[in-house]
Amino acid sequence: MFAALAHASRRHVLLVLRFRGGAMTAGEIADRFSCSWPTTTRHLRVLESAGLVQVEQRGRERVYRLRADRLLAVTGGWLRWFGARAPTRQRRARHRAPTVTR
Amino acid sequence: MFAALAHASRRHVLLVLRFRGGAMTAGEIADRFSCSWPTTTRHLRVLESAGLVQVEQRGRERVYRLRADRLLAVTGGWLRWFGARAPTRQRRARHRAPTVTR
DNA sequence: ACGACAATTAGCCAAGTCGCTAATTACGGG
DNA sequence: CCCGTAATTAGCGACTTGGCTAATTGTCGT
Repeated sequence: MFAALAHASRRHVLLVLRFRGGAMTAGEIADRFSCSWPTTTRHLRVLESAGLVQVEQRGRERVYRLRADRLLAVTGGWLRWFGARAPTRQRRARHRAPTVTR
Repeated sequence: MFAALAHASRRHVLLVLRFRGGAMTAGEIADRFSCSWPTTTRHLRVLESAGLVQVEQRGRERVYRLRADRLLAVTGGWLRWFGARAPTRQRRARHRAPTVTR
């Protein structure tokens, strides 16, 4: 999941999704990026297998939907070990072992 | 910076630093990891050039210090674009372009 | 059925990552 | 000064990543 965020293009995809209502087709996404369509497809797959986006087949298009909940839960949850005050509402239980994140 | 967080060992180093008061020598850190000392050194350098740790020469030891402020500011700042409610107290300005993070 | 469009898969290549061992630098103590 | 300890640098190999083009799959409209 952190690995999926390592590449700037993938973070950018997430931002674009975020500010376009959370759902776009692969084509709409690919149009906004300078790299080739196959390359974008691959980035989307990385995001998908990290659980950061969800895909839904819709006719001959594929709609990618942002999973902001997962993004915030996992990264925010890890970040909270470093004294962050609550990115997501929920409070952290004190002194439990940090969640291992892949 | 996100790239530096991509590797589990590096995230682990940050956690170890966090729960050991924020500062340790390279040796103390290396002892806690199964990989070889040179490998750990390299991870530390990645963390350093990402601004996540600070090094201070101290006699013949090198003390690595966690920069939790940077970690939280950058990642937390980026995360806040994804609808985190009640983030780190401060309100985000509406509709400014997201900060580009490398 | 066929052509056009949406998107992915296949396959290639350059460059980067991450692990290791061996060699090197640098400091401190006797 | 010399030895031992602390740590890094050098350099190698296996593997992954991120880009591309070409080929393929699948669906819609006519």
